Amino acid sequence: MGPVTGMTPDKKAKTPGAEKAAGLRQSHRMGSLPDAGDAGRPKATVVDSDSADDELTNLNWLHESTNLLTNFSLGSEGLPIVSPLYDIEGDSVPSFSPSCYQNPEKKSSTSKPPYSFSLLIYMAIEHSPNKSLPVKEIYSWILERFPYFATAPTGWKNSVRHNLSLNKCFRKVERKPVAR
DNA sequence: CCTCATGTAAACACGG
DNA sequence: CCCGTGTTTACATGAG
Repeated sequence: MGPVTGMTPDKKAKTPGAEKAAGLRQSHRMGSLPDAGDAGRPKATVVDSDSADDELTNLNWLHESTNLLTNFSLGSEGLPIVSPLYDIEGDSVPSFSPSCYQNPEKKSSTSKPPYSFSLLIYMAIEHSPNKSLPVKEIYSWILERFPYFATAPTGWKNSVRHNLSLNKCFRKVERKPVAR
């Protein structure tokens, strides 16, 4: 459906070892955005980089995204970072370590990724060539690297869409990112 | 105790 | 009429 572009998701340093983004703030209550209106009526999401930069606060970590994505297979996609490592955990069993003191990356089979939906979506979008992709692609991208979603929860897609709409970091664009 | 971020479930509007 | 998408509420939690 609509390609989406991400700008700056949220995320604040949370669990040690994971999450490394900051920014995104909602200020107080959202009222009405100026909204350019422009074209974009059908269904497409996009982020237009500049413009709309209401909250520069978020843009901070964006620049460091390089590190973030480094952990992923950015250069060549299709590379499952899902290392076939061991993964103990029945399902929701924190087991050792109160949190995840281990490597957040790697290890993901049946357990929930240490990333929030916002990050997941952001990563998917960032990994795309044009920084924008349709919702379906986002689903696939996530599914590819996190088999966890292949089963288990029902409604994770709903959450993805919810985040897409909730965060102002993601913009809907008309099919075709124009020139980026 | 309150606020904020996140996760989910669900109600809807809409277009195909 | 059903489905996918997008928006929006409401509620539950956990961290701070």
